[in-house]
Amino acid sequence: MKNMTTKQISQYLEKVDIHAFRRELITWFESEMRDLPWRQDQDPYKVWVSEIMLQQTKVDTVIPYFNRFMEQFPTVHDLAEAEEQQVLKAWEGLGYYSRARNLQNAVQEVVATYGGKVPDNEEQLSSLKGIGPYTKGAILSIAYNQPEPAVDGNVMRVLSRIYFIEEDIAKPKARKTFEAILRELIDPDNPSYFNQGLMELGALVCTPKSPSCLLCPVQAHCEGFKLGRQTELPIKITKKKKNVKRYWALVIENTKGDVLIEKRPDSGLLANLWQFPMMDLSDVDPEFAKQWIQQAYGLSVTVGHKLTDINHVFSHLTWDLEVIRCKTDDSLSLDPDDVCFVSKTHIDDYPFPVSHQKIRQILLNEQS
DNA sequence: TACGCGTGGTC
DNA sequence: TGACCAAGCGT
Repeated sequence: MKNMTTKQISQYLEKVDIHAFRRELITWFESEMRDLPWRQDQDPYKVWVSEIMLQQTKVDTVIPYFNRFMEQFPTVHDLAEAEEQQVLKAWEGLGYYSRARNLQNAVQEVVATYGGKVPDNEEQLSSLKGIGPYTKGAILSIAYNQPEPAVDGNVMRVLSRIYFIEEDIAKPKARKTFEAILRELIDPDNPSYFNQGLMELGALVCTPKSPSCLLCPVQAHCEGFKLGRQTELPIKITKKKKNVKRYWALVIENTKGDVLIEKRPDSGLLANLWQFPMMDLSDVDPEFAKQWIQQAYGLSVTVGHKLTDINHVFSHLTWDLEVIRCKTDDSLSLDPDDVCFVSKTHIDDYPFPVSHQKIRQILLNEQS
């Protein structure tokens, strides 16, 4: 209920030799840092794109996406001018797709308002879609070498162990505590390597389970290790079990062998991605599927057999899909920007969520 | 503040 | 195998 006081911050800070900590962390980072594509230079655009992709996403997953993205959109101008569908296609499979749409929106803002130069100050960066406190600090410190904190999950884990901080890091206000500490602890001579070093340490050594304390360059400064209680930290209270939603996913094939796909709504889950029609089984009894399809798409169909079951787990819910094959002799009279029949040779041009990629793959396998 | 928002790897 | 986890942000 009350904020961390200056005095409490001071009590944490007294626990470590700040100058030794900085030196040992940065020396370790210089010798151990991974050779990653976004570390080739300090291009603020590359730093920005990499930080967005890395949100809640592992380095190994990001690398191929980052490389393809930079080939396709080498500068802010290329990304600003691209079709949104093209950007989503480049993001396909990476998840959290609003990151891609917000990134493009922000890049367009940078081109329109700042002449294509990525801002180097808090106010302007913060106003851009998709740039929150962490990403702002990461860009300022890594691209512009400014002494700004960049508090992510790694940093909270590492510092909670170093200082034995028992705050619940799941709570938004915990970030403030770590930022306050970092404003004192960050190395003003090399904020870039300091911040990256802290994150790299969290990724390689000070890992969530079984951290490699014996290899840790700052073990001597770690309260958690001294107490033998490093694995108790950080404290992170989660809960909330997932809902399960059941659907029929419809593979509706016309006489040409093309299949019906539709664009999802422009907000919410998987916004603006494409999918096979989804019939919500909590709304529609399978017995009335034919009528529902007629109503929704204006198509008269024969309902065929089940192709497969797909169980897809999201961060916050689960989909149970029954994939049902249908046939129709009708053609479509709806807006082709939202729903269309597509040939199996062109279906791959559309961005699909992973759950529906599985259906797409089944159809493509049938082809060959 | 709490929750919605993806995916793949790990144990 | 299901729960947990990973370089967060928008609302």
